[in-house]
Amino acid sequence: MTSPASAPPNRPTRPVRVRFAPSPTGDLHVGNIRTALYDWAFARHTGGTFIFRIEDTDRSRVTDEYINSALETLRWLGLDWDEGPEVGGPHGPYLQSQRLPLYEQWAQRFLDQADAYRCYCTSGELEALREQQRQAGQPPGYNGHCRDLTAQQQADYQQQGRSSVIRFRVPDTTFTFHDEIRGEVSFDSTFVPDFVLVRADGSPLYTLAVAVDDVLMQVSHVVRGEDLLSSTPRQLAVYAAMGVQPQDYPVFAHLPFVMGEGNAKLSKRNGEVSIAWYRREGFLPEAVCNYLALLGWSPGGDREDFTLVDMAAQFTLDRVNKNAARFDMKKLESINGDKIRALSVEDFVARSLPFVQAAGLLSAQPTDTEMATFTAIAPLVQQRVGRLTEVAAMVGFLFVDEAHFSLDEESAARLLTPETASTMHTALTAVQGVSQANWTLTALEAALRTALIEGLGLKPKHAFGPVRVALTGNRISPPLFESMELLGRERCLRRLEAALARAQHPQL
RNA sequence: GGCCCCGUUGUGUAGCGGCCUAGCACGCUGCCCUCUCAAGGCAGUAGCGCGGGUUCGAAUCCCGUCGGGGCUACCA
Repeated sequence: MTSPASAPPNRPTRPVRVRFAPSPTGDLHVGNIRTALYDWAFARHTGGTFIFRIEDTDRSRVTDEYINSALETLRWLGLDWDEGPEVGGPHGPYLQSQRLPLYEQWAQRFLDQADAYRCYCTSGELEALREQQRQAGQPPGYNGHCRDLTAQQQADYQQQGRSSVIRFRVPDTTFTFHDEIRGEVSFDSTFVPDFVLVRADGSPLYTLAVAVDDVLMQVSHVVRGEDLLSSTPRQLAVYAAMGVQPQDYPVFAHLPFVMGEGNAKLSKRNGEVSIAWYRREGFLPEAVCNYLALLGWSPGGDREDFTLVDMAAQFTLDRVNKNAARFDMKKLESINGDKIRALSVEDFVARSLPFVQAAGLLSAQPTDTEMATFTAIAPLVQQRVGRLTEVAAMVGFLFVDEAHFSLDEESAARLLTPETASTMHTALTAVQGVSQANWTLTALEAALRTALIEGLGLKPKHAFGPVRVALTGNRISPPLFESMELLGRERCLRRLEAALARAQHPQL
């Protein structure tokens, strides 16, 4: 591990504390997770603290179910947090909905300091204002109508029954900050209108809660999505009002977007967004992490295959890309296949078993025989799948009982025809000639080669194709002779007989 | 509209003034291997958005332009 290269220059070093602070209004999606991954990697690389905070100030949109799902998703990926829900920490609670008194307190202080004021404008009035500004080509935003109301005016508004929000009084300056990824960024206050801190119902808004919590939790680095870039000046203004010295502000780093195909936003339609979906679809967490790590960051050079530990060792913010990245399912699948192949057989069996069970091929408590069969076929399918969900289809022929064994119609129609009937007949006879005692893949291969290739003069491809369909039900399957050995003599003979009948009378 | 951000093959990236007739990976195409499918091996395909500068020299620096995106909420 190198020195904390990402510590900003001219800034006294302080403990690195990074937070991942999603607002779970749905299942965590690809963009969220990549942010979490980078936050985590940055914390681990610097030996800092990774804080997990839930931004649930908008209680109409955030549910407990989504919060739990977020925790589960991070756990699944292997991103452990040092402070946050379930593990606690010195600056808790870590759910903003449980920190309301803190926000109230600060809002009141801002009011007292005249850094904020009560605004009595109605939403209708504000909408009209925006419309007017837009038509006049003016910068949109609150015009400061209630900025300097007298006590009498306030009383009058209250008399009228108007409710009020608490609005921040943005000072007239230029907000400049150093973004670790983008460099110097600045916004003139002309374009940072007075913003709302507290709703009419007294609940805090993101603008208040995020700044208060980052200060109170002593967050040193805010690494978050680019969509929040233009809200940064508001956070800076609040820090100042809180009495924080500029050198103590968190360092910002805004991550580029993750987009779907073309320039569309990532959505259900193109590229699935919910991480829960990837889990269900048979993606390995290490593949998801590896792929997402590459989507906007690179360790430099040509290396692409790494673990979370490798990533933590090499991750620095200065190597994060500025431009938005498109999500590529094909690449993810390729990496997933690599990760699957890299698994030990035992691990592969353990991870794919649930998918085989979900397909109804094995029960919740498979017998020893079933497990032995599955374990034996496992290494053969392991190198043939890109997703764990594909395993079931490849091993199904071994676990389905004879009454339910069926052929893939397209394969049968192509390979079990009157033209191949003689091949089937010869194959059946050859297999019948292999005794139970001699039932091994080498004996089977020898018998079939002798009969079909030497005997009938067929090319291997044409010789074994029909046999494969007869036994596995499909043109695509694990290697034939290994499959036969595992299937067993009885079932092989029965399936061969059935296939022969089918070849002779396709219309049946 | 205004403000802000971004711009290397189809996609993700390497590159941080000469090592670039632009490397790697995925994808795609072909070939090899081969009992199918994968895996593996080999080869091919396609890119510095555009225009000006600066420089002996620019993918790399500057300006402009075009294009894309974000924000512009009592969402985050």
